[in-house]
Amino acid sequence: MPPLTYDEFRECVQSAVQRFAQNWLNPQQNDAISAPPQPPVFIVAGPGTGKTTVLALRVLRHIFVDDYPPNSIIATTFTKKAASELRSRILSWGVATQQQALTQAQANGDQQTVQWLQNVDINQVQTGTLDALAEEIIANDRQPGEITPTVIEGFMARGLLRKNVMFQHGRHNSPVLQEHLGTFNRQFPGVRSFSRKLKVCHSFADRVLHDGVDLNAYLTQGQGHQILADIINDYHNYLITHQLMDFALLEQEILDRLQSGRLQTTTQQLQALLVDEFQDTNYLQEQVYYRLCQNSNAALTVVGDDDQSIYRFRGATVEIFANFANRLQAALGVNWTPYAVNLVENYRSSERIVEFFNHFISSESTFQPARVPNKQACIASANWATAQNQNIPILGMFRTNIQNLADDICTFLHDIFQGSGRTIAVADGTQFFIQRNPNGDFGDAVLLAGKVQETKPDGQPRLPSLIRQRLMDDYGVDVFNPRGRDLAIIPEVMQCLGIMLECIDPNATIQNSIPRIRQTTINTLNAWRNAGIQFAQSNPHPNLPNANSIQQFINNWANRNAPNMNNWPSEWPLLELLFTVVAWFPIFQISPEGQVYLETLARTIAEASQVSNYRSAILSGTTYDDNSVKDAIREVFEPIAEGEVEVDEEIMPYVPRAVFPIMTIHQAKGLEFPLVIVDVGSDFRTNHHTQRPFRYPNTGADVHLTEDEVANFSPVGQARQQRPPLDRAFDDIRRLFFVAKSRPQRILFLVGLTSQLRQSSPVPSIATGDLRVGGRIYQFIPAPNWTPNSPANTIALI
DNA sequence: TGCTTACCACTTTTT
DNA sequence: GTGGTAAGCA
Repeated sequence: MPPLTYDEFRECVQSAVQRFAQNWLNPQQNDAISAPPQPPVFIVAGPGTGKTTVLALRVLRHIFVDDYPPNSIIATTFTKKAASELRSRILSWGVATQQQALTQAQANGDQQTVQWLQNVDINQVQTGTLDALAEEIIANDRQPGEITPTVIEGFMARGLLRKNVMFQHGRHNSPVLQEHLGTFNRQFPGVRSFSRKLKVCHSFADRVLHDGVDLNAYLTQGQGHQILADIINDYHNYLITHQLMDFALLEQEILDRLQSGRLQTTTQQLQALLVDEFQDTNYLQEQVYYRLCQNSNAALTVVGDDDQSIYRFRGATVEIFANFANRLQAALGVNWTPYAVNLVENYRSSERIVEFFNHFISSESTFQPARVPNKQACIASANWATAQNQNIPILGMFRTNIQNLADDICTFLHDIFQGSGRTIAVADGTQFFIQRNPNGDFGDAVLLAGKVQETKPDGQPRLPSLIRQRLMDDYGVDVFNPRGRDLAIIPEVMQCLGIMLECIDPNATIQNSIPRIRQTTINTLNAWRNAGIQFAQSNPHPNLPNANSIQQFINNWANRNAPNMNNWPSEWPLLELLFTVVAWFPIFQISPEGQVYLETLARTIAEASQVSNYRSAILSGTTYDDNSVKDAIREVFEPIAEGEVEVDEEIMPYVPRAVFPIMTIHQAKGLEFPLVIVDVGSDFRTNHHTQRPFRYPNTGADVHLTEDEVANFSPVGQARQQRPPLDRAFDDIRRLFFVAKSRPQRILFLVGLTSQLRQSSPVPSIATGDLRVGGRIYQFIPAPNWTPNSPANTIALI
């Protein structure tokens, strides 16, 4: 006897959760949740169709209707952000539902159900990215005497590959290897430089595991193949023998253990597995999921949207999603037909926006074979239409140069969020008035772009940089774009690191004794030192309660002299030094970007301490003093100086509403904003061939060539090769901008340069609406008073 | 319109 | 380092 019937469960949720009180789910959503645990449920969910809602409720259904203990349920998502979103919904709705059910059972005097409900701990549902869960599962699976490997991230992994693998047997300058890598890495700068070669080899190592490549077969193909395979094998062996794993190895380890019948603590209790963003699953992950089910008989639910598959570079294989039914049967050897559900009702966007992104994804005829068969278009929710929202047209702003574009975007934002609103006149005479929500602020808007770097390689500013300047200078508004600038050139970061360097190694004595450190790195370190010294000379106000001046602080460090202590400590953690120095920089506490930078510095030190001989501490009074400083410079300062450390803004639980966010389309996946500005080509001044890969390719990119390189040795190779590399290159751009264009709730605003709109030979660009054959799918209709450089807007209508 | 030549602008995206 | 675009000229 189940604790609740499905109908009772549904009534409880409706009574407990305000948003479901009046509107229960639409029939398709309801189907997806009411479907019994078997057969597996396959949910194809377009943008804004409530897939997180469905996933969260299906988890709760498993608990309350199927009587699965919460800790027997695993729900994985693709990003940490999505994981925390899913978790918070499961918890808040779950606890409320539990309370409601409890109240009812008590009123009915149903003691058995009361007791059952009291024992349910929703908090034990396991949610997270597959990698995060994998780490936990492995840690829990530890056998006596076994060491749990440490998971390392990008720059650390590349460092090990460089030091311990690439320099062996002259691989770093092997012409054979170079030539071989060049066959599938054609794009500039190819594989000429060593750092580039290193990146290519590292991503190939991931590729090998993600695609399940048979290296032994691959290496027989030629001399270059052999060297590359040796590198990959050596790299993986190095990690394994040193109890280290990168993400790919971690997933491989999970699969290996599942295949050998281990991980029984997990598989014995597992009853339900729910996978979000299944379209971005790679082959290795797919095998992990199927194995988990096979070893546990768990109920499987997968959710995704092939049109939003944008992680090919991570091995994502959309065919895994599209062919779910067949692949599942083949893998599990059962004759299941999954229960398929299509979610098409879009609750996010205005009718016009839904129409627009539907058109964008469905009007390219050569793209249709890449989609799930009979893919259904989204339909704007009827709720939206009755809510008296303005159906604002898609807006476009195109200018002859990026400075004007940035200026006019900022004026537009200012009018809406700081002024009294903005009237948009459309060619047919109608007018629309745009103003902020009653409590609206810049955080209601976002700029989405393929990349958010603020400067080009030659130092010229890109759109985000000009917007940052203009918003700050004219309107006093901060931008949140922590990934836009290299950590090594943020003034406060430079000053802070410079002071730290002067503390641990005054006058760069030790730094200069480090062998084989690159001259550019030394220059950067010295630039930091100068910045730090200058900052100290400006005699900034000390924020420390009992602090001396910063100058004195540096001097004390330089002499290893502690006025308030008897002795200078024999071991001073670098992390502690960082947090002391930071007190002179309010930006690291006040500004959201500053907080991210600080967190990134701290993380770099913490990670380095895992591999450093001195655990990122500065020793004093030992024969290893200098070595500990050397180690710190090599493991912490050098990677930052070389731009290898990437900021991770995940640590920001929320971005303050008064700042204007700029983010990559990848980061925006799963998010929604009232106003979304999409950069469809602020870089595309001319029809330059080197920009084609980002707007209108004429050949497959490196990632597509790499897929083909291993296709014959990978179980997913054939499936991908259904479409040639060029088709896949086009598909990727279309999907990326489909994601971007489906983010807004009310206003979609495309921005770019007039070169894309001009009469004669406009710069071709998928994002701007070009088709592979037959011109452009949108008409850009100028507003009545539009001139290329006027602050008025062109209006893009379908 | 056709030819020549100078000058670009590229090395994303993330667990 | 490349190789195509766009401008300039006839």
